[in-house]
Amino acid sequence: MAAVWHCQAVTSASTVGAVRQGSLRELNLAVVLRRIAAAERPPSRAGLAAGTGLTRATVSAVVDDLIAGRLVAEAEPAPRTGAGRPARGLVLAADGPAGLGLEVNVDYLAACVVDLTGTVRHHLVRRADLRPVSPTDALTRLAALADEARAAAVRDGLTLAGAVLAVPGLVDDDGLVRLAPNLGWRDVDVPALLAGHPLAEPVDGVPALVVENEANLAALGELYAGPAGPRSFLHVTGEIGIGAGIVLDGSLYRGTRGWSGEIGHVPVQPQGRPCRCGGQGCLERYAGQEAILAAAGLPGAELPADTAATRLADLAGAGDAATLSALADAGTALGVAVAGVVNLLDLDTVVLGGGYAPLAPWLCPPVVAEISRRVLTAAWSPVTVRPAVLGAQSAAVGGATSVVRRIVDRPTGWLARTG
Amino acid sequence: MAAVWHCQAVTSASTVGAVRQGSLRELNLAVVLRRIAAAERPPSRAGLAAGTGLTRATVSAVVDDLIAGRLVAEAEPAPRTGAGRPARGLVLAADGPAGLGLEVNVDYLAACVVDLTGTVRHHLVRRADLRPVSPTDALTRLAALADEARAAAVRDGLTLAGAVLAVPGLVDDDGLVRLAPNLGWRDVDVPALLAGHPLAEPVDGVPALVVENEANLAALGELYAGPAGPRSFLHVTGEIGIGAGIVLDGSLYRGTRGWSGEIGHVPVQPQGRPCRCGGQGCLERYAGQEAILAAAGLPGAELPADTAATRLADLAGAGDAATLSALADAGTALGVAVAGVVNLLDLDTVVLGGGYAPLAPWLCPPVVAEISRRVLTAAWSPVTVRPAVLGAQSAAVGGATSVVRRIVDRPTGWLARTG
DNA sequence: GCCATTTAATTCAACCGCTGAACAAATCGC
DNA sequence: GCGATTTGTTCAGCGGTTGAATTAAATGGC
Repeated sequence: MAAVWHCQAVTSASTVGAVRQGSLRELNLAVVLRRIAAAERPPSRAGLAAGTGLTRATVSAVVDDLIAGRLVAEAEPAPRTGAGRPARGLVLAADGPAGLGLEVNVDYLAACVVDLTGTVRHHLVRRADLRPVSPTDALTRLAALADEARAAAVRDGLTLAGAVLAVPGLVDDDGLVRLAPNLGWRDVDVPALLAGHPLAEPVDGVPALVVENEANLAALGELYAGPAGPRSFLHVTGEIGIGAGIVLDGSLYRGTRGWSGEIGHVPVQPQGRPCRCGGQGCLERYAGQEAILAAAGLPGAELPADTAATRLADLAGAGDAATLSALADAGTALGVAVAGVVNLLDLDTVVLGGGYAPLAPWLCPPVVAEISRRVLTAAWSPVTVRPAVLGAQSAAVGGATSVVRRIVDRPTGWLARTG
Repeated sequence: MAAVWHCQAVTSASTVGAVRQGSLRELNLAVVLRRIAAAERPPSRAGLAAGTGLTRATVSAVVDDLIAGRLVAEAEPAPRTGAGRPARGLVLAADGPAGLGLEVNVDYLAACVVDLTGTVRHHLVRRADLRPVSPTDALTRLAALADEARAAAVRDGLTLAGAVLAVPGLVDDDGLVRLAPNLGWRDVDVPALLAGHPLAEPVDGVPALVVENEANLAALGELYAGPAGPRSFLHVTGEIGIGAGIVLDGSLYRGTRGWSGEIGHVPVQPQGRPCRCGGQGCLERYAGQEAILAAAGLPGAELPADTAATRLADLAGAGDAATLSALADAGTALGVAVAGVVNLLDLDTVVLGGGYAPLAPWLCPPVVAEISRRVLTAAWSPVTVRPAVLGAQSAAVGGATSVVRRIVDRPTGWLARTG
């Protein structure tokens, strides 16, 4: 009764398209590149051959293609192993393609550049309250910031291979922001408003800019920052609203329309406080930033999100009773909602991100308590609740990283471009 | 800003293993076979070539292999199209491999045989209250039923390619039933108890029997019974407990340990009725069979699940006030829980299965009402709530079908066996 | 210091499976 | 019956992997 078979036995396999002659090389380029990206230390061609099951001859040929395409480079400090000819270590190229991550949020604009190795090469942030600013003006400012980031990347010899814009709201497949409540946006057509800017011009038929929900990208950032391999977790970001990014078996689950992760309106008190969504007792009314601040006796409805979180963390650290009680209540409400998700999706990890990250020392215990109480399977395998490793603006980093991860997953597009 | 890129842009690609020389043929066998399986009417070799992008020559060679392996047959009534040489239609072979689906439930044992085309060729059901029966005895009776089904399959010229056992409980990867509360099972090692029976003997290193949760298999059955192509839905089965199977992008999501779908203990009333799980106000206490029966003023705690459901449907159809009120309340509770799931996963369909299916006329309206009230995105794209198309014992059918679907998805294993 | 040993990477003929075009087969319309 | 049309097969050609032989570059024992 092998477990090996089980995990794939019952699930329907993914639909792979037709495999033509050239697909062979295409697939092996991806296999080898992914392996180089996932390796702990720079692997040798021989090691890759042993690991993938391909011949050393094939690996050599594939690696030659990758080096010619500036995706891979040979590491100088060759790893010594003992006798024999020393291996030449292979690493992802740090001077090849890079991803541009952008973010529009309530109180800041951000742009960052991430190279193929996942290193954040540049990170620009402009603080400003964008609620009173029109979408057009906000995007104009964002475009200027993007130009700055692009210039910095070019100075480093990097080539931008794509851009992703993080928005705190519901985004359509064509880049239309349906609704971003905390930003005051409704039906904002980002590509149209950016018309004329290089960001909006497709390259080789591929859109240069992808617009995506902030919580999804933050979860992706967390996925990439963690260890390689398939993992499943829920990434909860607490700002003014509460969003969740869902990673299942190592890939982001976006939902049928990309609108997954709306956890803020899970009812935690069906007969409870009315919510602006029309429902009652929604999580947001108990664990949202405003609710926590109010319960802690702080005014700060106008506080920037991260300021509010640090303020609360300071107070809690100092032992302020009202704050501690507010955080305990918020944690319990969050725990009720998260326990439902864990029961439903059988996750082994919950990550607290965004404004929750600095508050994790006080939020984790009640969340864990609710999970232990409500999750039947927690008795057999514990659920880890931990703060996010990425700090603020993790969505921009996640978006930028997704661009380069896409190249690692399907290098052919990039290789075709540079001939 | 093409939508095409978007849907895969941000998600991490699936990990494909190394692609060796022979993998090309292996992959194309799967591509062509899947295409034949998914086609509305028997496709021709030329049509397959046009659809897959492969050459007619390649398709011919691949189809020859498939016919030699008894997976595909030529359909007699050649589909006429007009001028030109008539095409020879290709269909899945009805006399090749078949899957055996088994089910142990509270009040029946079931076994069914499904051939490659998805047709249920045999379906045996033994009604009996299995709660007082020991796991050993239950599995012995099941083995006898399986032998009967196998004999019937052999008489039809079918070859059983695998078996799946559906159990209403939590199953480990190695076939250990951790907990099946309504059956009274705890830590039942199914493979060990079946030792000696052909079911427990691995063939070619692949386990002959896979044990899986009933709700997951019912959802798979619903997936296979519906139209082809990736779909995402939640399949809720209401029996004594409430389980859910989650299908995302056309494949079953099993969770990190295969324990996904525990929706029965989502809190719908946090300060509400205590539950045997230790929590409070769980869905099961409001929309479970016992709760509905009690609210309708019926005694029948000992009623078999399907009997109870039909009884309730009869009463509701006759206009019994208590029953209508009980169903409305249960529907509302179910709607609260389901709305949370739809918000979280952005699903476009919810299927009511098991005991809920006959009650759908009365349950759907309150469920839809709660979804409209609580799902923000429902304004842009409606959520369909509908009863399951498969009737009772859908888990056994789903399990049996998963065996043959696996062959369609990866035909190489089967082809290697028959030389 | 020299040489056997060991491991890494490359080269090259052989081979597998897809490609594209030419060809044979079978039916319809006139 | 004959051309038009579409299906299916055959076959030389080719891209890409395979496996063995070869070269490259280090370590370690004497």
